Amino acid sequence: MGKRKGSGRATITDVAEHAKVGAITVSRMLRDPSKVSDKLRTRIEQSITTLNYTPDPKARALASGQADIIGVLIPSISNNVFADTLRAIHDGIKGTPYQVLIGNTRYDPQEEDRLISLFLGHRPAALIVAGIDQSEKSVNLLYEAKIPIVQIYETGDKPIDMNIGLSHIAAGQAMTEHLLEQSFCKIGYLAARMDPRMERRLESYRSMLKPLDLYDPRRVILTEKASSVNCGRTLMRKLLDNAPDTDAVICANDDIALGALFECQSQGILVPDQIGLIGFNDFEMMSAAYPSLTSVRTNRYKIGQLAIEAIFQRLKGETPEHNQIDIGFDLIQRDSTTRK
Amino acid sequence: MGKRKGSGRATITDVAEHAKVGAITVSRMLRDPSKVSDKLRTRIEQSITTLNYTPDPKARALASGQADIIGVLIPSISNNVFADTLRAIHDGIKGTPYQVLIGNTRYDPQEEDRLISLFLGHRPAALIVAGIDQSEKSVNLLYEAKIPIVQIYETGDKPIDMNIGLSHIAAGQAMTEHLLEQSFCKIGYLAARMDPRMERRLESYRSMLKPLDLYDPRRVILTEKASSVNCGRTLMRKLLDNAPDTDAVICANDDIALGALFECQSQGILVPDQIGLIGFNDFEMMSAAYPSLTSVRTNRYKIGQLAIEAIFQRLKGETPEHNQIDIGFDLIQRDSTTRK
DNA sequence: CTGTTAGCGCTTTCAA
DNA sequence: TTGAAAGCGCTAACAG
Repeated sequence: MGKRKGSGRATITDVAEHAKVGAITVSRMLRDPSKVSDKLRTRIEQSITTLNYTPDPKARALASGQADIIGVLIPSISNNVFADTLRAIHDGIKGTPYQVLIGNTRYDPQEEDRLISLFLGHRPAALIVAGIDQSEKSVNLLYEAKIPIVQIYETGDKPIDMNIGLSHIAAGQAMTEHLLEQSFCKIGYLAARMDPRMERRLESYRSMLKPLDLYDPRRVILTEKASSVNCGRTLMRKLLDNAPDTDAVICANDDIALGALFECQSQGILVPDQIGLIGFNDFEMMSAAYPSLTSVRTNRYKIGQLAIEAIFQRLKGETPEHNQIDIGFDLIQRDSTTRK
Repeated sequence: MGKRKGSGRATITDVAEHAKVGAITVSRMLRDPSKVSDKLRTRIEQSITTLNYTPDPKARALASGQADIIGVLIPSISNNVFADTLRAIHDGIKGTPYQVLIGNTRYDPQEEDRLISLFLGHRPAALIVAGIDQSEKSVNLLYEAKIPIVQIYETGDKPIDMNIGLSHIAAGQAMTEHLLEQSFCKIGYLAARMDPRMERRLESYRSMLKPLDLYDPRRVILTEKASSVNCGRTLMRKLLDNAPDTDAVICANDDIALGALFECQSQGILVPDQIGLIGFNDFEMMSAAYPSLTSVRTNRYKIGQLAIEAIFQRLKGETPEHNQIDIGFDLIQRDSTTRK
């Protein structure tokens, strides 16, 4: 017979014995104090503090079949876009028994597959995944898991379960349209390592300019490198070399836009008089820059917030009104695209 | 009698029955395939794939008493300082069975206490906490947990267990010294919501300037608001109102330094000719800015990396050579403090 | 409102 | 090398 050592810490049974009640009564009190009489409740509370008892979440999860873990799969941890959403998710679960388990797919579809099956092994209460481009294999696994799944950042045709984001195709159009409206017409595009959402914005730009005969491949500068402000400077320099007559630039994100601005400053090029600049995401710094930088505001915090809300609704057994939410975006016009 | 439904997914027993072996044999194979004969191994492997079995980590953790969770407590998720460390930690555990559980203390000592006891309830394999200012209650809990604990970002006198970081007192001195060496003498200080490390850098600045009779409280502008680039602009504006003769500014971090630069640009103040600027952390954008911004490079990724390495050593039963590592810092001089 | 019993899925111990 | 039994800490189910 297998005598085991145990963790050394107080267990629910220890508390029960100390308080001279059944273990289940302690369990009940922990989850819903109103289900236990006042007398026992105070006795149990005392035993808990004297024994310094803390419940073991994994034992609870195993017994109840309900894990208190919400998995989140994102392509990057240090990118502010995802960090803002993570913050919202953490804010949303504050005060609940849930814990967030973060997986970093590093923009790698294979790693995404691996993490999805790894995470499902934890039997999480729900899963949040970035984007809508999961592999067929993963999509099947997610279906079968029969837990709330939220795909975020981008809206798509067929959500696995729920979907909260925005149309990056529409965003790409809005950016291009804005520049055209401001009478820019030699419009370039700078982008670093692409994720599917960036690709779709770029595609929008192309398909808007081509019919107008304004598309010029010389003005599109791409790199495989990770996005950064320095990268923005380099890309801008290349663009100015390639096509010095460019009069406006769409940047795949705000870091690149900031770098582009610095490059213009260092070359004595006036923004917006000589070159208009627009970024994407509207990080806080965009409004502080001088000149202030136009960008497309994407409410990344709200995406996380709505995702958690939807999950909690489903966890409570309710069905959210919509299984897909397009939170839209706002093009915030600032000095960098406003010609006097 | 209590018939339970179960999770619906394949269990180790299902696999065992399917392969006509004992459950423990499956368990052994999963953890160390060499302990099982080739014949049974292939049979079990087949059963696993046909049943689509994935082990349940919490059942394993419960039975073995060893959790595969590493807890990380940081004050903010969206701040790049912490995000870089998180990335290192995630990189470090890649390929291991460990999972990272992140707790967001929101710069709140009470929340830190709450999360420490909550996390210890999970019986994590190890815990990483930011800073060295945990409450006495928490310090005791961490001691008693008898797991590897790493305090990061700052070096202190008495590590609870292990400690990896740098001296922010020394960093504050280095920043002040640098400006003095560059013949700045009317040196201001801008800081947003303070954490203990910022406070210590500020204290260093004060205690260096006072004996030289260069300290002027008019030049110290603080705010309770969260740090941001816009905040940097506001603080800089106030400083210029308060003490227009200021000739250099230490910024509590890089965001504020960037904001200060933009404010100078908007007021037509030349950096570094009229005002020198130095930041802290050396985010990537500092080198891209125009003029490039001097900053103190703190290797936040390395902190996370070393923390995870130390933890794995301890988990393997080894004792790391040092229980405290000062990774130091580098003051990177750039144009913003280099007078021609 | 409270307790008894069985069992969640896995691993340890002991035995073959 | 393999397996049977026991139990990790908790809770669902069924009683009282």
